[in-house]
Amino acid sequence: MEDYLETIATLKKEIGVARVKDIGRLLNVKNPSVNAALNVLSDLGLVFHERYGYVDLTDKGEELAQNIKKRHDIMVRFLTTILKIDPKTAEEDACRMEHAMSDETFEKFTKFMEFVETCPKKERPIWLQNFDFYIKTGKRQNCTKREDK
Amino acid sequence: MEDYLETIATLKKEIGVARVKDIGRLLNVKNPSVNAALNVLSDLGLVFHERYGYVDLTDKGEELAQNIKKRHDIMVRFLTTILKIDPKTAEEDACRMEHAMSDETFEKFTKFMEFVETCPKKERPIWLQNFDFYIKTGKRQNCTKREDK
DNA sequence: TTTATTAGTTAGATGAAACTAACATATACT
DNA sequence: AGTATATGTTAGTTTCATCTAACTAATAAA
Repeated sequence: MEDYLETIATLKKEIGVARVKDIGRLLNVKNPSVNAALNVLSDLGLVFHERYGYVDLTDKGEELAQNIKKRHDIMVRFLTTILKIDPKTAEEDACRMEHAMSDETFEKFTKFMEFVETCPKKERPIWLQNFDFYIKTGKRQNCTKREDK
Repeated sequence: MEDYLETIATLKKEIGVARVKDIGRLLNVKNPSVNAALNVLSDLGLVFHERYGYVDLTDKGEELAQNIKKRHDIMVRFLTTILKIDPKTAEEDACRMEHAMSDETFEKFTKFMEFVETCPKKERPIWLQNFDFYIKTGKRQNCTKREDK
């Protein structure tokens, strides 16, 4: 159900409206599956859908959808920028992992990416460059003593 | 199914044998569900199970189970040591996230934790201590220039 | 304005994974 | 050995998300 909400939000943002057909296309399910899902979401007060009309999100649904999109986004960013996972795989993994995260974990992941992305030194923090090196060579650089705290 | 394999491996390790009852207890399902799962896993050549006997893993099943346990373990370690998620939540999240990770992501997570845990400087790398500080205060320490690479 | 095409809906089927209730076996106790 | 209790199994049901096929409504074209 989270996937449906997320897709509806995406479609509204991308092409202005959410149609049954497009929701199904993006989620790789057929129209009747979309319909069934919309009935459930409608009962839950998350979407507004009248017969043969476009699909819309209620305030509550919009809020939930945005939350899920944020989870998705943070996982993609983490996987691509920290772990250097290729974008396609990162996207797929994020799609699955986004549903498995507790609120607490989501918050912390967000903080973590904030911490990395606002690094004042240079674009990519030193320690991450060291990690890149470790991935590439299996060895550490900068292993001599240093006194910075 | 991955959960069943993982649980069987855990039981064998912890108490020596895997019984239907104990598998069910750990996974919060009833005996008949365990039985049905064992039939499937048996057909897939992942477990060995004869009527009224203990459950055992085939070599293939053992390998898969260990792989899943490694995913679980790496996620718990990441969540607790990097993000400082409380152990209970970390455990729950790991249980769900472990199934959502691609091989590639698993490998990189593993490298990442290796990189962090073998830090030669002190127990906890400086940058992680900086992250801890950022979490606690919302501010960065060490924001002045420094020349170490 | 009639008809063709496209999109949406409904009804009914399937498969997966769980359940309960009833039955079977094994083990441990007397 | 005989029986009670635990555990394991089978049969049959439920729920859920998907599907296909058939039908309906909206739209665009002739």
